Amino acid sequence: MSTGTAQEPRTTELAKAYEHRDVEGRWYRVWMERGYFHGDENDTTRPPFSIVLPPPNVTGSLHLGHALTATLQDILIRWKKMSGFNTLWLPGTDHAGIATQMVVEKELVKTEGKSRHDLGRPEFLKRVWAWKERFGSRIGEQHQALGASLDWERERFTMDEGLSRAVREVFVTLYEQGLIYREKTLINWCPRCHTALSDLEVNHEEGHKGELWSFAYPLSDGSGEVVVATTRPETMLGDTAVAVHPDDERYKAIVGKMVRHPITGREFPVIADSILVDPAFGTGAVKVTPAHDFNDFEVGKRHGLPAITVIGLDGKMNTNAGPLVDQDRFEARKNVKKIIAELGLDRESKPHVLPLGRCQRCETVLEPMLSWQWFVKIAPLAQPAIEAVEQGKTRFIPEQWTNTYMAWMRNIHDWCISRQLWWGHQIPAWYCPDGHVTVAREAPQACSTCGSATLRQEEDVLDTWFSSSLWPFSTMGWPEKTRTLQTFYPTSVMETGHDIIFFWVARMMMMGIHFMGEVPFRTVYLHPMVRDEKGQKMSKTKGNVIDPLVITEQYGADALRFTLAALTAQGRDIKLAKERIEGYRAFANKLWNATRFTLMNLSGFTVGLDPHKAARTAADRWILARLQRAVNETVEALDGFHFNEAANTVYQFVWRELCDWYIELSKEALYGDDAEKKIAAQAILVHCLETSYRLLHPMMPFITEELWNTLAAQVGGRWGDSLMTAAYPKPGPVDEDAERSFNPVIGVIEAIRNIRGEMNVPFKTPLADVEVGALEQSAHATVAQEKGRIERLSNATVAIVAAGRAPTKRGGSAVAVGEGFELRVGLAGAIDLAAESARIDKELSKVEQDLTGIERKLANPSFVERAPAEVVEKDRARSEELRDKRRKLEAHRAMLQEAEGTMETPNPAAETITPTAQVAETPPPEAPAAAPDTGETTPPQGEAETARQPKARRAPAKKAAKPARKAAKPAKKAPAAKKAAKPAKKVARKAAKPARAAKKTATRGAKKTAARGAKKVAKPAKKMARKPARKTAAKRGR
RNA sequence: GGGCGGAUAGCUCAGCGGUAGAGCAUCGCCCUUACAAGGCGAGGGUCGCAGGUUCGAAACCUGCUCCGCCCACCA
Repeated sequence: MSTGTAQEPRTTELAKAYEHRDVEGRWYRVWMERGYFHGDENDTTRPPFSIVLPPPNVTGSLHLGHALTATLQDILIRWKKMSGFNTLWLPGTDHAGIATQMVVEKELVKTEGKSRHDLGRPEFLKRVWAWKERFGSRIGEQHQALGASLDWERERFTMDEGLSRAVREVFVTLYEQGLIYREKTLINWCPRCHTALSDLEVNHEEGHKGELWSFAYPLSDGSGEVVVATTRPETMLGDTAVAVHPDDERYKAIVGKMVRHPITGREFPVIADSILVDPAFGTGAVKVTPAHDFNDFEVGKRHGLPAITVIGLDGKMNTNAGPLVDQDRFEARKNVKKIIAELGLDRESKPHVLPLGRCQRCETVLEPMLSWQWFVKIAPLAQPAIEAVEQGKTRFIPEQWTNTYMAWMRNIHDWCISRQLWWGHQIPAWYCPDGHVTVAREAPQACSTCGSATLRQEEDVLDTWFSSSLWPFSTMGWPEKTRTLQTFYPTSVMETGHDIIFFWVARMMMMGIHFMGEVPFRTVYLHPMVRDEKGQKMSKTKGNVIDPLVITEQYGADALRFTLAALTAQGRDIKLAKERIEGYRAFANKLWNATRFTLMNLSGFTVGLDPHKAARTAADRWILARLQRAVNETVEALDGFHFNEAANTVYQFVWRELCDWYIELSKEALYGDDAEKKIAAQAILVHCLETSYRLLHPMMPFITEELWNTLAAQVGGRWGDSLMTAAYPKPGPVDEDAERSFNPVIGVIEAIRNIRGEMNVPFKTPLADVEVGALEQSAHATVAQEKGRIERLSNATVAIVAAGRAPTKRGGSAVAVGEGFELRVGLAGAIDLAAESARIDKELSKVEQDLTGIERKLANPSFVERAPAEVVEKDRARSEELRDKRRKLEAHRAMLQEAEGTMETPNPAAETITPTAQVAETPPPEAPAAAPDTGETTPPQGEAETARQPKARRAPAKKAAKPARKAAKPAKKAPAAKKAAKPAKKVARKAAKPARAAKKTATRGAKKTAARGAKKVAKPAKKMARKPARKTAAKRGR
């Protein structure tokens, strides 16, 4: 963290590399001091946009899942704020009942060797509060390090006074409405945590390998026995019936008879129950233990059977278990089997796979336990919550979660809300000595039934999720009718992990609708889980938790945030690898250096110049168009919660287009004498950067704020107080013509670079003889205009032939045929005919391949008939283009073959090739090596042969080896039906460089533009078709 | 037992009817005065398997195989 005091940012020259430690940390305080984080409940001019932060456990510390939550929400909040919304992002923490209590208990044992019982409830609670005070602030610090623009003035805690009041209000109201009741019934009990749990807190272990053990109950009348099976033998001590199916002929005779318990001696009946018993399973007879099995409990109710509890709350057998009293339930299991075996009543044992309920927190096998508990009657609350989603009042993103939510809501059981813990909201119910219950908002003076003044408050506390379920409105001051509620409820977005859709989201829906009469949020965006590199969920128990602060310190908060955003695609979990973060840290550095470059080239900068009006060159107009497209796509992506697309769009623009292309292109103007072009380039650079900062700010708040201010100061003016309050770039029409018309320039530069690479001519060696031709009128004009830039970026001297004319044919040249141009690079003596031959061949085979596919399609009458006209038209044009390209390439190849032929027998015709004089004049660095080559032996026949020629040419051996290696491949592929048609040789050489290069750079604009001719017509159509749909969908929800 | 995801380049993942993409890794060439946390170029894919729909399928449908997750009171 920096100690800087940056009220005013530095305006000195930027450091050579971006150091996040020097920048982050300064800005957060500035933002906070200026009150930017505050949501204004009295603002009626701007539309509200609110999010409540899912409250982390107060004693916990943030992991990467939290960092993701904070990042995505901050992106939304900052974006909306910049887009003119009155934003509120409300922070807080959760008391996390059982989790916190256990942490403190453990600590207590460790440090003082005491249990909570040793301290007593009041003292223990004091300790928990102290713990909370000590560690609670950690969460805040972590969020601040991440740059989260949370409104700290409104920070809440689920057990603070206001929220506790809300909890009591809700409890009492629901009680009064008959929606909360107390009942002695079977619940899931954790013998270790010593508390009841809700259904959701039960983890079902799948496929637990258990045992199905059967034994016989002797009939009391001595007429025989009935064999039953169980996976939990110890529960037989609490059996109060044996059930059979009423239609089961085998047992008809014994229904109504009594059996005698072989251990306790109790007698109980054989009953008939068609719901419980599946005659096909096991023996068709079932032992019934109403006090320890959910099914049996129902049977007990149906048949009026007694429920005998044999296992105590601590998991040990109680006095009802006769001889097994005080034994642990698992020990008792063994002993019951032993005793029964000794009695000769055991019958069978076989392995049995069964689901096993375990405590979510401590993994202990749960015990169904009969006890008094408080419940929320859920059906009346669930129904409206179902309807709200059906009616689209709240929608889920990704949509698939709607089903999950619905399925759960429709099968929901009553919610057990009482917990036998100390840490939490103590249930506002009081008992008088007569056992009457008084439920009240504040401690009552007397029993509401009998008036007794002797009252004892219910000791149980509420499930921690009870208070969380009120979070969207309790944090805004409910039950008071506050301005905050009025302005910011319902919240705009609930953004959280899908793991708590039931625990939290569903319950907030129910409570919000019930108490506010309105859904708590319009959109639920459920983000993926962050997993470790192995794909495992990060959890404290697994020990694979990564502290975001460690990452932040190492790579910077911006890098972490951007990485998380870039990886947040809908529908898949995030496996976070360090390399990814490193990559995006490099991106931050790139942005830094792009700014640094600009700052170094601002002399003569003209303040107030409109970049669009100033634009002088095709390159200028191109980058401005690309910028606008990036803006459009980013906004659209954010609008649809496609964080990865937003991140990637900006990344591609800044790095690939602005830095790799425009900055390089702009050097021509910046270093040149044309003042007009120079100030235009400066204005455009500044404009692109400034816009990029704004685009990027929600994702990378620190570095963008720093650079924005630095650049503003350097260009002689302030753009505003802070980037945080600047306006987000607005979508608008894209100058597609500007995008398109620049493509030949990019194509030409890439083609030259490609030839350099393939021919092994280093960049520093100038190419003196480059000709560009076959340009149509408009392309010709552009290329001519951009000649200087082309030359700079390819380090070549370029001649442009008249529009429509091909470059002159000349030997000793490499040739590239791109979309809309043809290029010849004279390599003088440096030409490696074998390499060039191979290169052309490779290209030709690619053309051939593409052509074959397209022609086959076009030859198919049903395609021509049934495919959309534009698709057919596109393919026709493409086909034409490919044929043209093939023609040109073949011509070039013929020439190469001729040249190679001449090598075999040097003849006068060789003069048409590079004159030797030229070789002498402009020898590329390695050219001399080529000279002795001439007149070698071995007459190559075709170019393939040539390629394989191992002759010791100047061309390194590997070059020759390459095609050979590739040639091996087709053998593998040949079987593939689709490709079988082509000559194997051609299949082998697939890569067509210019095509590839053009595709790559033609940059996304070109792709998306319905360009003339064969260019990307289809793709844009697809994209357009998809995106607007998404957009409207997104809008509907608001 | 129900349900939901996933399977695409060596790795991590986008794309989800119309010419297979990114980042990282790999290979080659460059310390070109913004950036070596860099630049330029290249290689690399029967888009899990089998059927089907379609003029056209990585994408849609059916089945299957493997992963992962959620829900579930069959003794």
